[in-house]
Amino acid sequence: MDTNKAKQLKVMNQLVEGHELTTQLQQLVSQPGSGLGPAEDLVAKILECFNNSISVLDTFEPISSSSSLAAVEGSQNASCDNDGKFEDSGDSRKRLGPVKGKRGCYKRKKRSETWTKESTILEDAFSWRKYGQKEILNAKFPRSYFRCTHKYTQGCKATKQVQKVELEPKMFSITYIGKHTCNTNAETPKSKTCDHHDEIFMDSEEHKSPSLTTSMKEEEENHHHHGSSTVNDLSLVWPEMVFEEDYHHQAIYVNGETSTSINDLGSPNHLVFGAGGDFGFSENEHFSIFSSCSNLS
DNA sequence: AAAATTTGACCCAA
DNA sequence: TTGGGTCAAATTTT
Repeated sequence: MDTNKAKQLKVMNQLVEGHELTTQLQQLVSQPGSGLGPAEDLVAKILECFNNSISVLDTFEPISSSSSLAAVEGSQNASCDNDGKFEDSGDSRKRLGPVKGKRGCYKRKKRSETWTKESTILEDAFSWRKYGQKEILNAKFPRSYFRCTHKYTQGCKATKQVQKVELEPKMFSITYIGKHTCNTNAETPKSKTCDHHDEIFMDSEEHKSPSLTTSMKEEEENHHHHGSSTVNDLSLVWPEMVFEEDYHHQAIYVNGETSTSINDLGSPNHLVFGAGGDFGFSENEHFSIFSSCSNLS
């Protein structure tokens, strides 16, 4: 009935979507090695346009945008004060005594930009470290939690959540929360193409049962497979995943992932999606990427 | 030995 | 109280 409102909402949604997409583009463009310096400025301007438009609309009527841009209130940065480092107070905090001191200092409220995309590709230009996995109610697949590898070295607050899409098991829903503040000048080492093959994984429709991961792990060992490190990446998100068939797609760089994406998948068992950020700091990390590559050849 | 992952406990918001 | 996000000890991998 309220056509005006409906239209307004539509416009808003479109703007928000445009904003999201632009943000994604910005991330891509800002990746080193892309040689898209001037494009960055343009993207920044486009983003500003969206921002302005949105804010104008917003002042008219605070539409409770149901969009995914809904700046998530809440957040990490909670490491309670300290730069995120755990100061071993004497002994490590055992879980036995409820050591009520440290835990729980993190607040889940703050606003940080989030956006979601679906892709068959898990890696991106950043290096992530998995810090958790959860079974989600009514979801067939668990959700994995990652934080920027440089959270502690550079205080980068970016995190992402990855979950397999039920209807499209080959697809992953990847939600990015917060922007990277770390140095991500990692020029993607294109020369180092780890030539591994396709992504292989099978959608184990396994009914989840407790202790599933463990048993699956064993099963995986039985399969006795080496070679594709991609599998390792995937199994990071879905440990129960066992690969058997070759998956032939590969070129679906959703949302224009960098052309190097697939190849970069050659990470070892680590969670180093893509060529991790700038190597200004932890060289070990990208070193491991390469070493894995050479191992393959 | 160091770094990364696994996984159940812990915490907070709804 | 419950679901989901995070922590951190134990374990695995490099």
